[in-house]
Amino acid sequence: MAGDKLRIICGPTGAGKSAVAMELASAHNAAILSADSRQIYRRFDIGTAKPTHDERALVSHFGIDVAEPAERYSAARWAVEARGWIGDAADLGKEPVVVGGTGLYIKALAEPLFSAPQVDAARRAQLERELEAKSVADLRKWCEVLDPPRAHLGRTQLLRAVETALLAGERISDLHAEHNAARSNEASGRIAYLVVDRAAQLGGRIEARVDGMLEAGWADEVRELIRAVPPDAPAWKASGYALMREHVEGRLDLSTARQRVIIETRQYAKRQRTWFRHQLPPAAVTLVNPEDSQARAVVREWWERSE
RNA sequence: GGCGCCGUGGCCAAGUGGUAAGGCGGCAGACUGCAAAUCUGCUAUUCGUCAGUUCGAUUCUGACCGGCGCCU
Repeated sequence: MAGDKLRIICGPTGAGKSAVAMELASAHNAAILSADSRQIYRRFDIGTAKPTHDERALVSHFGIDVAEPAERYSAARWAVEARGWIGDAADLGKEPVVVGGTGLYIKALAEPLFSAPQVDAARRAQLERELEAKSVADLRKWCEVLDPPRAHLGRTQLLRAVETALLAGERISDLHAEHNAARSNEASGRIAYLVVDRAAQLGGRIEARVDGMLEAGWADEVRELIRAVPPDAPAWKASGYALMREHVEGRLDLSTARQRVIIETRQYAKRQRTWFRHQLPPAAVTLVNPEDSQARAVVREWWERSE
């Protein structure tokens, strides 16, 4: 195996990443390492578009079904485990290809996160409980004094900045700066990204994808999950599941649910495109549109270039 | 045919005689341990059409067009 470069295939949902990856993996005896924050969870199968049993029999997959639906997962944990899976793939004599749409996970693997200060778990849980009731506006005000550079971000980030400042007495923005300075002379460019996208065709593909899930028995899966998984489990955050729950529980008719799931998925895909457009090092990115007649050649060239 | 109600951006929808709330959708963006998450910005020179009253109308009057309801 090549060893030097790590290949990462990413892009918005519905672009056809896995088809590209499957073809590549079977042609080059590679293993697929899923970078997908929802396929992590067991039992949430249909709505997260996990690879089929046939696909998994054909190509080894890592990173799927590795957590219980109620577990809180994280980019940091994924990055650690992903390094393990890369080793596992090597043990099988296979090259790893990372494939997925969770930008932050990919980034955590490519550019390791700063090491977070250890804080007392009990104090943290206590603080979290207090902060939970606060509005975004309030959290923002706090953050403005505790860690100003982070104050423009969303609730999740605000919470973390405030917690770190209060519990560890450090600003995340400072920690980032130190971390970046420390690894500035590290060799970069060991990663080759293939961003799979198909612009205008994405909307139609997402619609078909949702219809496929519905036909595959998504509603039944959700009915079963409602029985077995607590309603606040993180796994429920996968797009469409909350809507499907409303439908299964009789609060939303099927056609409205379908329509809204499609919209939700489209909005997610849009956020992903923004991420991949701006958060990856441009020099390391190759863009393909599978719709394009040159697509095959581009993909092959991308693979060979990173050998 | 008569009577009544209604006609505001892609959709839903508030509103006032003084120059158009909000929501949805859409677009753009942010993003370093919950990321299929979370958050930010933008998105009607214009209120069915025409005419009238008025300093000024989307808001008042009339006609017409369109929709809905009821009656004959």
